[in-house]
Amino acid sequence: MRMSRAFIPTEKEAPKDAVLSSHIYLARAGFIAQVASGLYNLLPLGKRVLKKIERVINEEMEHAGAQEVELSFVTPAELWEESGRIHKFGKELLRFKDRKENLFVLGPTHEEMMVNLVRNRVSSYKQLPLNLYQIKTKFRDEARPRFGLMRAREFVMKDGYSFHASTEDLDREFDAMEAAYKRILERLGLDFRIVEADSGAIGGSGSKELMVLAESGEDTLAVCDRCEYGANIEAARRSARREIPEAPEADFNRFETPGIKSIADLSAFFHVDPYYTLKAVAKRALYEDGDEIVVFFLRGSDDLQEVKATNACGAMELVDVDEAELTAIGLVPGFIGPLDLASVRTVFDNDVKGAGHMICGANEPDAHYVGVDLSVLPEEAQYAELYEAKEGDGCPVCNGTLGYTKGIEVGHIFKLGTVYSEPLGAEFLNENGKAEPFVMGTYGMGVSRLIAAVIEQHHDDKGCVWTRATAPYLVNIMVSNIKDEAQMALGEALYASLRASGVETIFDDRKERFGFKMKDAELVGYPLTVIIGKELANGNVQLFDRTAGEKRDVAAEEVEKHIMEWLG
RNA sequence: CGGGGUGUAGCUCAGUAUGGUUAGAGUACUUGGUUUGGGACCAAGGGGCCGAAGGUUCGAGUCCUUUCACCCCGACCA
Repeated sequence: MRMSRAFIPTEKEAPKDAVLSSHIYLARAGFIAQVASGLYNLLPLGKRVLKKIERVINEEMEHAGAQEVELSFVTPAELWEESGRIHKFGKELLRFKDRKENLFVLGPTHEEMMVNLVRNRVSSYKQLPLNLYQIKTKFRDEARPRFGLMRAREFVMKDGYSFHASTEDLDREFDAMEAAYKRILERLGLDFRIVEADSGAIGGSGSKELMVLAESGEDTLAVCDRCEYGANIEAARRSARREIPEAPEADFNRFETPGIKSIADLSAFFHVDPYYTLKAVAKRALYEDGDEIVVFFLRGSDDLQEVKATNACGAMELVDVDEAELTAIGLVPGFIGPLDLASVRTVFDNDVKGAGHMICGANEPDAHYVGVDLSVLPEEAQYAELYEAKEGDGCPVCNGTLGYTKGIEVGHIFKLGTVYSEPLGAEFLNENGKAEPFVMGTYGMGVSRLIAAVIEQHHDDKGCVWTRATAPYLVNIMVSNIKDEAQMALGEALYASLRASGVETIFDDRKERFGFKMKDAELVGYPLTVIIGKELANGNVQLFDRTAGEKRDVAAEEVEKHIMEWLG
């Protein structure tokens, strides 16, 4: 491409609403342009990057035996009624009616559509397994789109779905997909981590997220400093405590504790490690039909992980409650304990099962019990994992230590089982001629988000630094002064030659000054820029490596050889 | 959805507390000239329904009401 003819509108100033580096540079360098909240146009450079990422995905999917399809973007609302998700998805689903008043939604993900495609077309175990995927625009009417391509309403996603006759076969495919996803991210040149994750509202198990490590990531990850273990904070586990604080010696007793409401105050009041205090966290659990207040109990040294808590009580979501609401049902805020508790649903963290020497609220104002043995709790008490793993906790798989890091979720794979095939009645006949629902897996990857993730991880104060697999053009031939005939002649010759060799090349033949073109080259982030300038008088040109940020002189007649070596 | 903020030239922003010539700057763009290795300089230009609607006033970018859009914090996010 000749830059004099290219549509690459670079800007000196960032759009005022851009906060993230990737958003700023992608906008300034002319890759994207905002249209409305969460909606972006991809300009020629952006489209090229997208296609390069898509190509890597397609190659790896082909290699893994998956087949590409393309399902319609507009999907009939009836399918969403059938699966029940039209209610669960809520306002994120953009709905509209056609001229015949039929209701449709813009696809935010395509489980229903894919199941619908396969059911009744695949009817025998002999036709399984099957792995179908697409790379397609999705639309989710996000409550708050932000960060440019990172959280847009309209975005491009690769979504794949596999169909199996058994969970064993699903497990095999899941591992194969994990390996394929790993290869894709490696090829794109990203530093990432595969972590355990919550499977979310969609249901299922064996959930893993692919996280590109970046400070600006929206997800917090707990990762081990010794082994491969990593998990989204929502699902992170820890080993048993290495050191148990010395237990306080006290017989069961009731104490007046005026105004002592927080764990910190309680711990100070009794000179006891918070480990031996019982924390009560009350939330209102919202279900599909109705809601209730639930009290979660865990050690004072732990914090409640809301996603775990939500799953533990089977709620759609948990919301905060105020003191008046608690008082109204007979709870005493600040002094809630498990003994003689008013009739309210409770869930206990596994770690307090049978715990002794505990201090907990007495369910009356200004009083606590000490020396409580929680093995007195009734048999039917509900226990679940409620704690949030903290930095410094022990790794659950080795004896390393967990630390926090931030990640950008670019992929999510999980085992669906029959959660869609069953309600949608998608069945096949097994070897015994008996009908069974398909066992399914789903594999998503945010393609447009990956564009942003690459830059979030690869940029400097001058602009984008594309990896080789993602760069819109690999080589930029920059002629410093287009009025210099020798410079221009070499530029033209080199451009023609590289193009003939199939190298993705852009030719900066604009009537601009050296500094202007260099700033542009750095902002856009071409991996290699060939500078044909004043050094040509001495028989030299320069190769500017964007990643290293260094220029080196090479003989003009050998420049192509050097470029080919650089390309590898 | 709760709280806060901003809408003036393609872009980044002054001007709005206290209403008053013809609405400004930088940048970008056009033309001419000088420059030519780190976003050049000089000169001359083009470009605005001051987000929209209504109102107050002799007079509104500025005051009042309504509304729309966009952004930030939070909630939410297969």
